[in-house]
Amino acid sequence: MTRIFPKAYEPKSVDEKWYEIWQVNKIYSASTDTDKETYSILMPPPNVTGILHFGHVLNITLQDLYIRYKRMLGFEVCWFPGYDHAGIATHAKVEAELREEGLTRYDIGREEFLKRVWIWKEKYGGIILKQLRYLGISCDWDRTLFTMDESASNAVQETFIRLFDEGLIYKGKRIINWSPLSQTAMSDEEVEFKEVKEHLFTLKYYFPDGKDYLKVATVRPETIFGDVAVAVNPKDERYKDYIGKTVIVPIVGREVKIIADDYADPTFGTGCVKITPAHDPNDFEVGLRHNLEMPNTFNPDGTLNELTGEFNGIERFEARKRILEKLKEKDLIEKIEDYTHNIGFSYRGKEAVEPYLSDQWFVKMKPLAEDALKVVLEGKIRFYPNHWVKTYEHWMANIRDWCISRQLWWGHRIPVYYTDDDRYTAANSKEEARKKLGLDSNVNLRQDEDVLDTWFSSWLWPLTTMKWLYDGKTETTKELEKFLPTDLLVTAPDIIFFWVARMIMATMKFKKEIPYKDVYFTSTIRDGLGRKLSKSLGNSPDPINIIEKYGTDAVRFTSLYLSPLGQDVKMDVDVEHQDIPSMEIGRNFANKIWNAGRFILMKQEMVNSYDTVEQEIPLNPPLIKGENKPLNPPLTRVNLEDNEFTFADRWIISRFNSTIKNVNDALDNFKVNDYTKILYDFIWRDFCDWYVEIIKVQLNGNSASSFDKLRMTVYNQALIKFVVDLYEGIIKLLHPIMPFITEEIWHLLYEHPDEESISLQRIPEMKESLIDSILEADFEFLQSIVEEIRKLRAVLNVPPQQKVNVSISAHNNSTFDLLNNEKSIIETLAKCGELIIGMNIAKPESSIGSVIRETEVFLLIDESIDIEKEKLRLNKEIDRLKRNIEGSEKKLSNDKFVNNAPEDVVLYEKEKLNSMKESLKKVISNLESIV
RNA sequence: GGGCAGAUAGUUCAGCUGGUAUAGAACGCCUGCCUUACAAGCAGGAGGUCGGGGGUUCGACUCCCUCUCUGCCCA
Repeated sequence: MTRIFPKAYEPKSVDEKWYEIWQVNKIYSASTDTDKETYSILMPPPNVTGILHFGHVLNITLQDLYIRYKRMLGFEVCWFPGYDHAGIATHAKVEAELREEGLTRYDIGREEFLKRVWIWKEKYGGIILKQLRYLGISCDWDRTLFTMDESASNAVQETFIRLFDEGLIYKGKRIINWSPLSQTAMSDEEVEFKEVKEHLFTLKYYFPDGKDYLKVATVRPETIFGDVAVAVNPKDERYKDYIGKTVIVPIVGREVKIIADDYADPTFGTGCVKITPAHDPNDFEVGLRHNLEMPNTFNPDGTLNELTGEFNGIERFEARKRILEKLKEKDLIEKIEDYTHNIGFSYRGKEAVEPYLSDQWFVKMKPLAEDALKVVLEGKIRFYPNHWVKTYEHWMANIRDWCISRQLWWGHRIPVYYTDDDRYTAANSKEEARKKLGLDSNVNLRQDEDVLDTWFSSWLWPLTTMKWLYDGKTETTKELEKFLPTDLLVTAPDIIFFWVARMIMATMKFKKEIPYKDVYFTSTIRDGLGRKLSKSLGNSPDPINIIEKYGTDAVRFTSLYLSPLGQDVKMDVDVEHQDIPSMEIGRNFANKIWNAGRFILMKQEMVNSYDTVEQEIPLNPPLIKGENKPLNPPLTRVNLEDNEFTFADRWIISRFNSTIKNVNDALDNFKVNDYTKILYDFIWRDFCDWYVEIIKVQLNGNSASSFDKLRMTVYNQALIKFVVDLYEGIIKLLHPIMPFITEEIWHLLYEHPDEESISLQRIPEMKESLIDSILEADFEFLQSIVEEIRKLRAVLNVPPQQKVNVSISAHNNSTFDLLNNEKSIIETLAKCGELIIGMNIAKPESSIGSVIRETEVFLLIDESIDIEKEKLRLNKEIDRLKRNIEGSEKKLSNDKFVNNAPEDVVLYEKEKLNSMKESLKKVISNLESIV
């Protein structure tokens, strides 16, 4: 063979070769100067510290699938890549580096620290963007955006100022989620609740007279220094008389009031709850209602502060232990119970979050949420699966303000400037701030120390990727005109609030436009035990290793093949060997496709190397136009004539068009997993198992007697051309999900130059007129005849190679014609010796038979039949038919059925009954003949 | 506590605007084959009272109610 076509598909070199070529030729660059209809996707920006995991594989593959599919449909396609600066995570990385040198960020100062972050970013950041290339993705890399890029930063700053001026951003004292480890605030969405086993302590709060005490239950005795009241429910009869009196906080010795508030739950604990406004969000609300003091008794690092006396400087959990000891010592504990409840942990998966009272910046969300909710409820933005709409609605309807300040250095610094007496405004510069505040140019201002939440830059992603406000001013760009709204967002459901909802708000607010039309929420990938794949669990192999092992296409294909819409994906993982065995599905499939191509090309070369031109052109000139050159290789000159298409050819054409139709439907409805299954089944079962096998018959010219050699050759060449073209159509359909193998094969088929790509070709168009369901049903009947013969062979233990004589008795003319015309197919695929097809053939001596919808198949055998076994087989079939006949008769004798059911259902039932009765007669007579 | 999703073969899932001779597939399992595209393959086979109960209907895996269990989200 002139072309390299190893027996087994070897993905590695193919993957590397083509990604390089695609990149060099920049074939995936999008143009804004185009008249074509556009299609665009925003890549959810991975975190700059991130590395590739299986969530990305699924997510990115999905996006690439749609991008490639739409590109092949003729759209001008743009896929915007990028990554975000991940405030807390990056901070943690650089601070860890500093710690190794024995330094903290405060030792080196803000400026120096930021330099270190950028150095770190250049060195290690964005590894994931390189890893994504392994997946073969066709985004426009030239448009990669980093959230800390100047253009994005300008937009972030301007956005803040606009919202501030509008009064939508404000500063306030609130209980926020505080991360003692990174010493910064976190938004509500960054907190994950987990169930924790702790204890519920009932403490004794003595009345001032020292005689009796109130029993107050708490999980957090370390916060008693912040106690400013004890609350009881106003309806709680037990405590009615105590309201307004005072008790002494244990150890602390402070006298606090007993107040009445609905927050106190009479059924929980003793019904008395201590109120610590600075350390609990609910208590904070109570404090506001009752105008209580709010002493903060913690330091930002999670240790207790000077208000706690001897516990000053002790870490919160250690302090709890010591305080309990002291309480025990003084006999101030009534009882200790086991208690399981949910407490918040930092999203980044580490420490328990501390509710903490502090000054933070907030965005008022209610005004933004209205429009954002409306566009989803009205279906302008559609969610897949749809049930996420409810979750979204619930969140939007109960939305709370967004805490956007972070006590970090890495990020977009809050553009707010303060005077010495704490007047402030948001501005692009000190001068602008002075102007806004009406100050002289010599007045000293200082900028807010804090930075913005990373999501405050990602919520602008639909705009900043398209260069909105890149200079702080420009409202409209070509990108925005062409590509906003984008068409699809593919993301994980766990960031529906963090990101999806906020992007909708921002885009509606600033552009009066939706950011995207469809949102696809991906499945969560879990291991065989149903656990999420995660680094901390150690149950997640590195996708790169899996790709190296099985090939990119196999990993892409399998990931989607196993991912039903809206459900989690379970995969057995073997971390030790860095393996996911189910990837074999994709690898084997790739190999199957490869070998089908290998076979077709082998046949093509064989057929085209026949010497046809030396011969005289016969009288009835065949289908060659008078070229005088050998046909070797690659293409034949001739197409099949209309009358040369066989039954099988027309069947595969019909199946092919049905497949295109199904593929389009599946993708239009985001049933991605159907898309992979449709192609898998069509290629493996219809194309390889049946059609390619039949091709062998057709090329072989079993019926060659009617052709002379030349005509046969010409026919073969035309047929193989038809098959090659069909196969090309198939790999085009497959290209969006398996880009590499299809590119490789496409070049092998037609020897296109490297810079041409299958990904820039048109995907085959469906022709409804070529779909013939009657023909498909007839073909299925033919298949069932072949399968029946194979079954009978198996019953008789006939060795696979051995040919067997077969008689088929068709039950009517059309069936006879069908089977008789396709005799050679039956002969070959069922390995028949002599095959007789007739009507009303009596069961031959020494044969066994089966009835398929009234048509009888007999296998002729030399040896004697195992009578008992055969009786068993036939009786089983008789039972089955009788059972069905009985059911059918019962149905038809029911007047209600006959009167109520649709006519065609009744008619079908009647025909079925008759046919089953005929079949039964035949099987019974077969049985009688052997008894 | 509230909401959402789900329960179909050993496993993972299709099928569910109610009707089509035996509820499909893949993987796994069993049997036989290295049949020159493919053993990463081919042919054949076993395996399911569709979570329990009730209801609607001529007819329910499919619709309704209820219970049990599982997962996720929110408080």
